[in-house]
Amino acid sequence: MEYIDKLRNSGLRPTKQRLQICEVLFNTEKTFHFTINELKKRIKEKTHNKISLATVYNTVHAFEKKGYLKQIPINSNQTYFDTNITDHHHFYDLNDQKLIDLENSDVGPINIKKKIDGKRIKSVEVLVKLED
Amino acid sequence: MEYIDKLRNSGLRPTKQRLQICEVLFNTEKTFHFTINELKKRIKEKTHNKISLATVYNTVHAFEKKGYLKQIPINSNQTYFDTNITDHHHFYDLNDQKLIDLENSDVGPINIKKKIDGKRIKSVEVLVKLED
DNA sequence: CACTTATTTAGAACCATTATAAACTACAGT
DNA sequence: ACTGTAGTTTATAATGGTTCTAAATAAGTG
Ligand SMILES: [Mn+2]
Ligand SMILES: [Mn+2]
Ligand SMILES: [Zn+2]
Ligand SMILES: [Zn+2]
Repeated sequence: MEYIDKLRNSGLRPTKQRLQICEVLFNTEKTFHFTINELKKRIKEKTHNKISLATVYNTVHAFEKKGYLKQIPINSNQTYFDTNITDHHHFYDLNDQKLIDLENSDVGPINIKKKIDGKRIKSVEVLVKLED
Repeated sequence: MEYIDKLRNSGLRPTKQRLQICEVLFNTEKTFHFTINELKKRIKEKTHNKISLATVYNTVHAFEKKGYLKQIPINSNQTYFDTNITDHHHFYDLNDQKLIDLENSDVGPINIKKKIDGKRIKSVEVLVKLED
């Protein structure tokens, strides 16, 4: 019910597939980071239901456009998404290839002194690479 | 001569191809950001000599491993490299898809308060996204 | 129910990157 | 200078994540 409204209010039809993806993405205690393939696996595990790869891509991109998901800038052959859409930062563990959230309070204020004419700042993201 | 020593000291044989790539990458006033395909184009323009795509990839990865190039973490279908290997940060212009350097002094000190057991910080990189 | 439009889907296409393996080259040892 | 070996280059194929296509299905509207 909750997700039906969320989708309707976003101009997205509340299909069976989208509702199942909402359950996996948003019906959790903690936020998390994922790739498309990891999400596809989670969907199958949690819902015992196969959603086509194209639909997973379509839905994730639709949710990203609506602001329900964020992409994480990182060097990887796969795109990483985040269900934590608050302003925050990341550790990236180079050995385990795992992302860990860094709250704004863990980083302190960042004051960008340089200005570019005619452009405004949309986001400021910090990536802290870790190794053993 | 300069580059021959640089390569020899790194355990890389100073081949014709590697020396030409060194000229394009390092014999410039300013540092710059590039993708593999942009670099391949620059090589052909500057040296009037075709180097195979595989060699461009091989060489860029060899130079990255030796610390002569850095990869820039960014969400793009292509990998971006940087000839500026100092610690620094980036603006990313979402409209023009262009990278602009942000010196450390433009950002101020970043104090990461959170610690992860058994891991140490290898790098701290800030990405500031810009829009019109 | 009838109709329109959105969505899902399997599969193909795309394209950056990596792997392969044969030809070539640098270079150390003789 | 010749030889042998390991390193390098190269064209080309393979890989794999992502996007595209177009036909089938489902949702919303009256
Ligand atoms: Mn996207
Ligand atoms: Mn690399
Ligand atoms: Zn996060
Ligand atoms: Zn830079």
